[in-house]
Amino acid sequence: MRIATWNVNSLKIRLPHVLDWLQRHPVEVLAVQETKLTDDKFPSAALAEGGYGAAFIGQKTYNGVAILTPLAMPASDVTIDIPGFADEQKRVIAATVNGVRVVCVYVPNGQSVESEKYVYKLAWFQALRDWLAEEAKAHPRLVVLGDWNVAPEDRDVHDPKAWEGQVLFSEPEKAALKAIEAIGFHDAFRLFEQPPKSFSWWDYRMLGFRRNAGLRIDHILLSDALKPLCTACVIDRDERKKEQPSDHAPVIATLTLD
DNA sequence: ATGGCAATGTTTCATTGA
Repeated sequence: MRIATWNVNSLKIRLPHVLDWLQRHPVEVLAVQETKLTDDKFPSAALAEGGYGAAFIGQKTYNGVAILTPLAMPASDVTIDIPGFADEQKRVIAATVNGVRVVCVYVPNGQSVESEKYVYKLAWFQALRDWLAEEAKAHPRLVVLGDWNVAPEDRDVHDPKAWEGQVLFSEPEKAALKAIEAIGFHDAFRLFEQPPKSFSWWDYRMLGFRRNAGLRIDHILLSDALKPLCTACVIDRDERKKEQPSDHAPVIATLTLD
């Protein structure tokens, strides 16, 4: 079973990329962030023509998440949002696929460490942690994946000195991600040897991709039970080379289920 | 220290992202 995450930065603009990518990477789960679409505009028919069904929740302009699965492997028990956490912003969708509980997250960006949005980000993280602690008990086979908007370690940042204390790399954000891992989750990417300077996002500006001036902020977290079943995890940086790309690249984990 | 790039919405620029 292959499980992927991709912040597409507008599913309207990126729909051709997504359809093309799914043809070349026929994963069983694609968790999508930043669809930026209200539900009435979600391209269900086009995805179905490409062989994929979707569970989704969106809003105008910002946020919006979806879980895509092959039509033959439909998502069940779909839930949205973090239970008990009042939030207008559509950032979480969960579903069961092939016996695996999948939680797709679009963690708030935070804007800057001085911002109100940073306060919201940390509160959001706390609510996510509390909820996932319960979910992990209910669903041993649990994967939480998406755009986490946090680079966990120095090696996940092209210039850790320059990014020190900045949003996406501040200590409270790293601690918030660690607190979730402490429930019993494992960064699939770091289960394997990886090329140095592996990133999943590059700024559109300043030739970010060409200079490989990026961050690794898109993560696939596997529960204790799924960790030993994971055989690979890669970032598809080729996708970022294409015409009119998302600023994020897909991340793909392979699991060997019984 | 600053700006640069992309997407969206109602535009002819403001906001947000990361």
